[in-house]
Amino acid sequence: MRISENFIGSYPFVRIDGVSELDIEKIFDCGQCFRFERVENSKHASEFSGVAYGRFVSFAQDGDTLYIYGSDLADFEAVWRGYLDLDRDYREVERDVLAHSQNSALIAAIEYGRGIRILSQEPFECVISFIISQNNNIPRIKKIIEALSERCGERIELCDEAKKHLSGERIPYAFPSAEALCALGEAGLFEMKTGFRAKYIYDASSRVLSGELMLDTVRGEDTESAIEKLCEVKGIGRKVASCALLFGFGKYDAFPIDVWMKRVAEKYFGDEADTLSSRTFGDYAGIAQQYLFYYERWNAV
DNA sequence: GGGCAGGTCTAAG
DNA sequence: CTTAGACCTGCC
Repeated sequence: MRISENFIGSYPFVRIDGVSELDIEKIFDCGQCFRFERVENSKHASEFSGVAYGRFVSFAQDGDTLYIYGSDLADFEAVWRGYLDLDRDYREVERDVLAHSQNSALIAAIEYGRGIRILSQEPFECVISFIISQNNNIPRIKKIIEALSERCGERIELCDEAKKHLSGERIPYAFPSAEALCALGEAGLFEMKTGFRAKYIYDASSRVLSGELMLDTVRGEDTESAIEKLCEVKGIGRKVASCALLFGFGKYDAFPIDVWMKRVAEKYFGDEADTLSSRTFGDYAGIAQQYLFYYERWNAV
């Protein structure tokens, strides 16, 4: 990777040449993250912009060159390098997973999904987002998260150059803090069309706010006890906990089992989904899950 | 219009 | 301990 910092006027962007196993279409299309949208009229082959870590950012890609608009070098090192998991060798991840299972569907899924990376998202946002995801579809999940952010997240000011990378006209807002979501109250959250999840979001937010649930402590625990800790929250079960841990806490062995994974288990492994896990796929079981999910969801009939 | 969407809770057996 | 139903809402 060759990294350089550039400016359009005072608007910064970072250019990275020689990225491998990185495809932003797959990364933002595989259902791990809900706050990025394709930028139409981009001058690049593909471009996605959105909000993470309180910043508005746009990722664009032409072949093995990646552009990060709205980021200077310091921001890249502090946030985006980790966010995109750039220091992990995904060829090595593939080898590790395949060392545990040579299942033919897994091999096909890895081939099909190559370029997917697990984004390192903000823990609290992840917890709330995947609570919202339950018994729900992606367009509405996105809509609810956007509405919550607009309602009580911090507004992000954009210069004219940054506005060129917006996907719509909407002004971006940071994801709300636990305090802000709590302040809405259960009734306020319900008004935001969260439905029966309102009480779950409220419970999670108030536990975080009160310190009863300390997310940075959860990060330090092993995956199984972290799952148990998160499951104390009303409305968080193993699936939501595993997603949050995989996408927000760097727990790559967390293996979310959803309806798709149940189908995968039956179709290709002739097995029950809950026997598929880190024992089957190793320390990167969660990434294997993501390949399989993406494969089944978008490719398989 | 009922069914469905990357689940979880609750109440019954 | 296991398992149906119910659950908000929006889009087909």
